[in-house]
Amino acid sequence: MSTIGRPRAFDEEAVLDRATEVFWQHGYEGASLSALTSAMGINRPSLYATFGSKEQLFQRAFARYHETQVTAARAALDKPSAYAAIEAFLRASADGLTAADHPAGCLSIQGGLACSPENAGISEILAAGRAATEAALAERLTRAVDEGDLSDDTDVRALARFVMALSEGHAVHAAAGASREDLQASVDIALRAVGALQRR
Amino acid sequence: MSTIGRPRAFDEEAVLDRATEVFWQHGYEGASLSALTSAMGINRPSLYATFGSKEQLFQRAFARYHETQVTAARAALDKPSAYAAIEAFLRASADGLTAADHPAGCLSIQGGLACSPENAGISEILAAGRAATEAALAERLTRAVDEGDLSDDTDVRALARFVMALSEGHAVHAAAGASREDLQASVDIALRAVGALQRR
DNA sequence: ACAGCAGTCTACCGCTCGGTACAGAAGTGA
DNA sequence: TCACTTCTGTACCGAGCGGTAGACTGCTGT
Repeated sequence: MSTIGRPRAFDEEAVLDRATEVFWQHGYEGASLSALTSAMGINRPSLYATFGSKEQLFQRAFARYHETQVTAARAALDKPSAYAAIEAFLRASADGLTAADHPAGCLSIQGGLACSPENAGISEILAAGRAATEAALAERLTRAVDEGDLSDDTDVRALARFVMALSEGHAVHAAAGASREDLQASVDIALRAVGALQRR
Repeated sequence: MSTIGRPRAFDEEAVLDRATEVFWQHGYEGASLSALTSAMGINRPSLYATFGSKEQLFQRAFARYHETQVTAARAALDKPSAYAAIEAFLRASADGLTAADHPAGCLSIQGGLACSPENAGISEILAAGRAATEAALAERLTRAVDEGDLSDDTDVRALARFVMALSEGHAVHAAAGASREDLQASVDIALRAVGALQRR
């Protein structure tokens, strides 16, 4: 298929990554179109022709972010035991939240926990993403119960929620400037709880 | 002192509470002046004459919120043992985050984790408030170490951060609709970690 | 009674927001 | 070469933002 007409002067995924960073730092509502286009190095009509609207751009950015995040999380969940899976999840999360190659914290949290009423959909998209991660975690823990790795009376939903909540709290801390070591020390403590469960 | 001139037609603290709820639900930037004045039952000039600006109104709202929150937290920290203090803190936090008489979640989180660059000060104010709570927690735990209630090698800063992070994660969950019972079940798990520390 | 003060109300300010019309530029196919 | 298609750039749109001017209202002190 030949491309007829004037070719694009930018790479779609590259500018999407730049947009993601702006959303990540300032949230959906805090990221103005001027800030976005400036960071992306394109102008408004190009943005609208390529992505449709600010909201659709955000959805693309979040989908991409979540996909890579879930990939990393999936790797953690493949560990052989529930304890190892949770540890890997929390350690990778703490690392990712404080990595130097992107903004601190987590787009799922920074993006728009609270929004003006007309952007309530953004909060819901983010919440759905977090819920999906939590569900994947719960599924892994259910398997651990089935395999006898966790005792039968383990409250799997609560454990998954605990791990997610801690990870989200770490995201809040990371956005406020906490270091990797700060978060990992907190993970150390959390793992005592998980260890206590496993020894049953 | 006599009040000369026309008297106010509203109670300052009452309308401040209404404003707090709007900020709590929609965040600083998501709360428009129209939404605020409508909820407060006053009009713009009255708001500006009384509170100065949107930002000052937010600061008043947050100060009031934080004061009452800290009062509740202080009560938890007065418990005789570190374990009891942490448990009371997390239980009260979970209750408060899901109480029916105000919006779900926590103003310190909902208010504006991410902001547009010109409102970066809001994020900082909120972060400072959370840091103050964490510091109070750390201070209480330091005392517990001094009293032999926690072992000497306890990482007090990490433990305080762990508790705060979990509480903040619960705030995220509460804002997304988690119930009191959901959060308390997560607290149950967290307390195993604290118990493991205390048994040393 | 009435002057003077402080609060209220309507209507507006400049500005930025997300989004777009339209002209020109950069390619393709004949 | 030139019609055709598609992207780029400027300049703009209506709407809503935070904030305010100025007329009006209700109360107090003399």
